[in-house]
Amino acid sequence: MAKLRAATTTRLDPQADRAEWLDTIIRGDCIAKMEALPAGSIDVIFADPPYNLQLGGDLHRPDQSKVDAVDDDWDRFESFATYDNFTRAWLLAARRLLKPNGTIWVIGSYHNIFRVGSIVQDLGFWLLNDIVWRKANPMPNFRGRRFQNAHETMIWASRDQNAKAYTFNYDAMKAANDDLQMRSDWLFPICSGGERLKAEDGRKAHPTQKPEALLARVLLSSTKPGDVVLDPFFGTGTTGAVAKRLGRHFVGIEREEAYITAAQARIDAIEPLDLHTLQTVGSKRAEPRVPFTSLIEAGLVAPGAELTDSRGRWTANVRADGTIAIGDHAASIHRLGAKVQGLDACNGWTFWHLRSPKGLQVIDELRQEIRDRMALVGA
Amino acid sequence: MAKLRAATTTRLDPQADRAEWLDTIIRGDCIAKMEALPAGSIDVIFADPPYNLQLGGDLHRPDQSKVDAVDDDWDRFESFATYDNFTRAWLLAARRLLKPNGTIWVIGSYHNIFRVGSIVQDLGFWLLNDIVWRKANPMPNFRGRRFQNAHETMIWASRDQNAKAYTFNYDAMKAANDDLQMRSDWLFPICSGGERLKAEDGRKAHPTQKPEALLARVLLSSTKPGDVVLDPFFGTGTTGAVAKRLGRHFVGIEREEAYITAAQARIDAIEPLDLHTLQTVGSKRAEPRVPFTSLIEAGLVAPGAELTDSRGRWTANVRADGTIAIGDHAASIHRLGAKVQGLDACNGWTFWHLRSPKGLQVIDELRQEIRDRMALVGA
DNA sequence: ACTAATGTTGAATCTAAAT
DNA sequence: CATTTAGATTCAACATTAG
Repeated sequence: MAKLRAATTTRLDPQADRAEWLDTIIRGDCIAKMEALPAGSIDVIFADPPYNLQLGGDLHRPDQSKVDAVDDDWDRFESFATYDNFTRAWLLAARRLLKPNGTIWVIGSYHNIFRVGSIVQDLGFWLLNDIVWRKANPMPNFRGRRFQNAHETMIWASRDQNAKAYTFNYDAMKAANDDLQMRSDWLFPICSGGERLKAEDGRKAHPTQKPEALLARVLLSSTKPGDVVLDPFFGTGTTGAVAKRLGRHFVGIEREEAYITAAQARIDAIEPLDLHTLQTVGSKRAEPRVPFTSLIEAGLVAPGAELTDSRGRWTANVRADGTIAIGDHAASIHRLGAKVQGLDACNGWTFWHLRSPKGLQVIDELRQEIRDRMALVGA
Repeated sequence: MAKLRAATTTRLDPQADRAEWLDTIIRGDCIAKMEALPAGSIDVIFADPPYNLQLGGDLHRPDQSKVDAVDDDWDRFESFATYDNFTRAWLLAARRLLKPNGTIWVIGSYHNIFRVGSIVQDLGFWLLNDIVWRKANPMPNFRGRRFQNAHETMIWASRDQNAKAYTFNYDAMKAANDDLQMRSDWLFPICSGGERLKAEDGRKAHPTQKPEALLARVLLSSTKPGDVVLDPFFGTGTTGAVAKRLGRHFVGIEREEAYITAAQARIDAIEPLDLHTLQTVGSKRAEPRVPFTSLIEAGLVAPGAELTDSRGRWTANVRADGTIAIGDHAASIHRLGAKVQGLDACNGWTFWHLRSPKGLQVIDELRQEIRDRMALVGA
């Protein structure tokens, strides 16, 4: 508490009370604790607030195992209005803490991000980008009633419309992206394996731990070494861990003692990188998956076109939805290839051919054509 | 106007006034014209509302009157409120038009999508997915002060939270995507080249023409052939062109005569795909139910026969009434399958097998045999 | 000590028809 | 309306166990 009392006044020299709260985790409600910190003292805020998931009953996988849902108390709100009020309050407190050229990041899903984004705009922040985190390994949709929810959204905003001198390390981002501008869609795996913190009972320490790679790109793009990064929903401290490793200062606010304990131990074990190493952080792209529909969409295969195998034993028709059919039996290129041969599996890409002026052309070549085009535009 | 007057009443037989407005472009303000169409007459709405918010000196109100440069808080708040009111009004009119199991798509960028999404939720729609359109060839960021804005966001929502029977062609999407669930991030090139409509002066006919491939996936995923698709911001008619090609009906609403002229010519030139090409892979849910007793009645399974699971761990006896039993415990194929495994649920069709000369045969194959016979006699 | 097979899990607004 | 029953539904990463 002594620490906090010192921080409640803004008249102190920022350097003088630095040691009081810098690189610490403050326990308590984030709104009250943010109000106790000096105005204009933070360079960048990263916030991962509750998503207000509004889950119904239990969900089971096809093998009947139960999905471990996020049903924690901190994610329960009575109504949209309640959630909006909460969001407005913490965003207002956060804005007060930002330096004039500070920026804020907020991550969310479709459950909450539209409300967050609207309130961010209403409070006078200025949107710079919305960033899509494409999950390399998202949870499937188990009931087949929607598209697989394979991404989350981050909002990046400056404190004011006229704040033009915010930090954006354009060249570092471009260099890290094969000398192409860093796009607004980022591909990262979810946090799992050794990176995922475990409680003593072996279960996950926090239900929604974010991957360090995501935070690393956030901080490398929008902060400079020595900057102060605040995370008002600190959880198990991914923001603090990455900030420390990258030579940035952090401040965390968290209510739950168990999360704080885990976060502190995690951060204590972090060894900061030397400045030289900080210069470069690469990103790799995997060979992109190309759905068969892309060939239709790109005009390389027309709906209604005929596909045959290499020896012309079977002929199938391409349908508008990207399936192919023999008679009334429609399936994917793989399933139908397996079906006609009486096999369990078949690589449709190498099995099916398209008649062209220069003879039969395996559709795998058309897929390569798509990949070449994608590589050209840096997708 | 005569057309519209007929459409203002909901008492008419839907078939009778179909020809009046179906597959036409209605000229006028979308809110007024939507209010003149019969309630509950639309299966799917695709909306590409104006994004032109906060674009420096080029800010326009929804009525297209120009707003002076935004340079203070009051003015900015005023413009958000204006946009919100407009958004609420057209979404309300749109919701009235939807059938109970209808769904709506709205596309936008970070300038407007958060406001749209919040209002969609506030009006009682239920979010199903947010879909990210990743642009294969987005415009670069010229000043190097932000990430390249490489995506747009679509919201997909049902009319009500409890509307569970909306159309989602899960199996077709999966088959078209290499037999993997279709994700929420879609990759398409922007509309350019030959697909991009040109005005007589050679310049683009519409500033934000969407690619047909994007609309094709939207309609193939969430509509059935013959469905009615409304686009209240029709522009140069991408929605109508794709709907016609895919055997769906369209209704377009558009204010600008120049756009309507271009759209009508474009749509007139579209040749619909034949029905065969439009058929999609069948979903299991849509197949007729077959009671287990039908297998006994058809002689495919004899009363007293033994069923086992694939690994022979459990054996049950078939009873004449269509239940199966282990000892004295008789139940349906599903209940008993769940019971022996200690689970809440089980698909008995894929769990139980019958011993046959060529080894174990899953009873789901026998069900397929019944379905094939039913199809033969047109049942 | 390897490889192969099997099991576990992740921010999830996750069914449909018959009674 | 609510309740019951049928029966449809998963991908990638990682960990663990079996061979």
